[in-house]
Amino acid sequence: MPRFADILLPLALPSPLTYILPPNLQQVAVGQRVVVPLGKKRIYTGIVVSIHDKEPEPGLKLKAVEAVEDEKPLVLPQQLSLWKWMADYYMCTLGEVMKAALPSGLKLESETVVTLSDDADVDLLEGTEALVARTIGTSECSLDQLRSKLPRTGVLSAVRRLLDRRVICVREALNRHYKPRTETHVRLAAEYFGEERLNELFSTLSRTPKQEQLLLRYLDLAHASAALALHNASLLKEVSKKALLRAMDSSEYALTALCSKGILETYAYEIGRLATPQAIPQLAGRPLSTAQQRACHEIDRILWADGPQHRPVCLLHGITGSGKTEIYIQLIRRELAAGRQVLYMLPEIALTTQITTRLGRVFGEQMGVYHSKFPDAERVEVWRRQMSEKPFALILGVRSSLFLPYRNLGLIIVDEEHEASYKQQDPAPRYHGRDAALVLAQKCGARVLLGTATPSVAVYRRALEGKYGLVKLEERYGQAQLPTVVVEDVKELRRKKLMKTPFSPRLIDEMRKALGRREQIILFQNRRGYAPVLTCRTCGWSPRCTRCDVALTYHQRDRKLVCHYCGAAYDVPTQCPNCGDTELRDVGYGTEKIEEAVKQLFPQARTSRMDLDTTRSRAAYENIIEDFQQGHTDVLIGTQMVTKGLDFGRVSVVGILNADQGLNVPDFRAFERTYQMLSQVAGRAGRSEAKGMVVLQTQQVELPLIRQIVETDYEGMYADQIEERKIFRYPPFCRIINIYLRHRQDSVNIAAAQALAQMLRPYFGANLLGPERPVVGRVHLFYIQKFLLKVDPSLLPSGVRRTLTAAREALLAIPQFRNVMVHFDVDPQ
DNA sequence: AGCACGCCGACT
DNA sequence: GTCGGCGTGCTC
Repeated sequence: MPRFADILLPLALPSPLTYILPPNLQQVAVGQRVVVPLGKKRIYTGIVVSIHDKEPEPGLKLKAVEAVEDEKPLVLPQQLSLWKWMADYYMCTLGEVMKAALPSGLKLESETVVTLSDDADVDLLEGTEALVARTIGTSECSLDQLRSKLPRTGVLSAVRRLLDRRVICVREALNRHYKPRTETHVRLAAEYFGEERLNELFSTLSRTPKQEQLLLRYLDLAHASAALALHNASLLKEVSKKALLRAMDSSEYALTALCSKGILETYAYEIGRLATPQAIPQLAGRPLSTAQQRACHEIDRILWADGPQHRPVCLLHGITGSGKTEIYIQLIRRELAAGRQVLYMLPEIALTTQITTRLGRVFGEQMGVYHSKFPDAERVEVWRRQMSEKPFALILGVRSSLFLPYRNLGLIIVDEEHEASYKQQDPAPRYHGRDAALVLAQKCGARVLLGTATPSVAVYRRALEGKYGLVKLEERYGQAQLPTVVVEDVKELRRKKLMKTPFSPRLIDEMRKALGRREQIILFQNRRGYAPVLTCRTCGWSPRCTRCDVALTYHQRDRKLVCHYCGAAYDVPTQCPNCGDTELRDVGYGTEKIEEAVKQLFPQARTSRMDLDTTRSRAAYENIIEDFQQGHTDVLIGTQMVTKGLDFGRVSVVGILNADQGLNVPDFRAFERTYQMLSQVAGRAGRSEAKGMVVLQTQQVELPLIRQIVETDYEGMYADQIEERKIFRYPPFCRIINIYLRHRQDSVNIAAAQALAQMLRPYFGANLLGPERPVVGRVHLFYIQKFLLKVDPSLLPSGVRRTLTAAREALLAIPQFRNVMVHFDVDPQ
């Protein structure tokens, strides 16, 4: 009876491909990795997603599975289930999810490798052919390597000619680039194992004291006496060459001599790449405050106890500096003690050495760290370790760590739940780390703790509705107090000509005092978005869309104000409708300019800048943080980056230079974002005994949001926002799906967008906004058109997705539109 | 995503 | 004449 296997490949194919399962491979299980051919010559490793007897469509020539790659499955059933949910919900292919889920070291593809024939005479060759042959040399070489080593044309044709003349051979081979890391170890040659043999040996070594000493030292390190006593060579401990030589404090010569005599031998011993932190119990944390204990207890009751309060998901709403991490540590401890695994998720930017060191001290070797910036080989090792008998009980990781295999997941902590960076932008799958974590937890029967000082409106609503448990922590830990926030009216100061720098006199004064006390300062300049936004110089008014209640973006090219949500275009007003001033201009202070201004005012201050430009590499980012923490920097100037949960003890002044800037972006979440960002940055001040000071500069003192930030009035902000979103029908009162079309020709793209609009309009009516050209209208030579779809909660999500995919298919079936690329972004951030 | 197949410019 | 450019379509 023929059996088939559906194999998932890490490609954007519409579905897994069916292969014949040859008789000798009938034992394979779902989740296992197999080697399959694809197309004319390629070879891939794919994942078995089902095994069945269904005859394929007639006329389809099936290929056979070539081999099984690992002994045991690499992927667990609940992982496949999560992948399927993700592909379905975020409207992408399963292959795209697989691509994101597996570290590349586990996704093997073939590459063409060339070798010289045995009888090849390289000396007879000339020109490029000779060059190619010499580059290949004695071992094999992949075609890609060859091309990169010889950056000149004609390499491929030379290869072809050499192949015709049988000078070289080619074959397809899987690129097993992952190599386990090894260390040179030393052991006693087998024939000398035994007390008598050793005694004989030592008698011959009496005249070479160095060698004698070295051998003694080796036997000591290997615990040889115990092994000898039991006549069991396998009891010998591993001894690394490095450790042996270090113990001897001598040169390698004696070792080389012993090895050449065949007494000792060296061999490659496989070691892991993963750093194992040492648990330091005495440094493992501060005692919990009463408030923290109470919060812990409440979370415990909500997540684990039976009863009316029980919820599988809980929101921990704790103000900045309230010590959420200590609560997490407490909960993790309990989960680990109960024998369950914990995933602690953080936004990429917040996963710093600061937090890994802190948790490493507590959990030591039970903890694994998973970061997309780590080398791929390390990620492969973490994955393998999680599938082994002794997996990490705690994973500290970024968004992608939810793809790791968990056999026994009990709790997921999503820290800084409100962070928009939890949403993957490009490429597919465009998934939200927090939302996917909620689904993963459901599949594993695990609990979820969402933690933040500034919950996202969507999550807070679910908590208020009783769908999630809600625990509050409203006081700072220890002696620390919330900082005093002083609002500076930039509008007024400008009028009085007191704003000669980007800093108000009060801020300059506070900075001077802080520098005098050798305290630190953070200056926050938010520079979101590229397109300049128009603002009235006098009153701070910005033009907004009448239908969408979002700020309009000024388009220099066509001199129009455009709403990026509905596509409406407005003429630029010649004067401010609010105060009549004729000067409308964009506000233009970047972090660099700010740093310059600081240096002019305080030439002696040591400044440092933290933004995308200065933190390209992970090391640069860590260095800036480290320098600031060590007190090598007095003033840190940065963008959003400085808001991400960093814990600096000596910061006494925080300056928010332009609180309004974030409000003028074309986004219905602008107020929510600004509240979150400013509260977080304000929270960096006064984290130890000394009370901190925040100077908040704004042009809109009268804005309720400003008062809400000053008073830490999250509820007030939430109430305002939820009211507005209800009126304008934005999430959480609907779901949003963005639709993007891309094509090389603008006219074709626009026509395709019109056609798609015609297909979808009957279903969605006015809830389909667009098409319009987005801010960045052309990327990589492709023109872009965009729709925004407001999905009414009464609609069945699966039905909506089916309608959308059907419309895409219908569009691509029209000959002139078959090359238009259409993708969906579900729940865009 | 590759990689083949297929149709047009710039070299011997 | 051919070598090679990249547009388009398929991969069980």
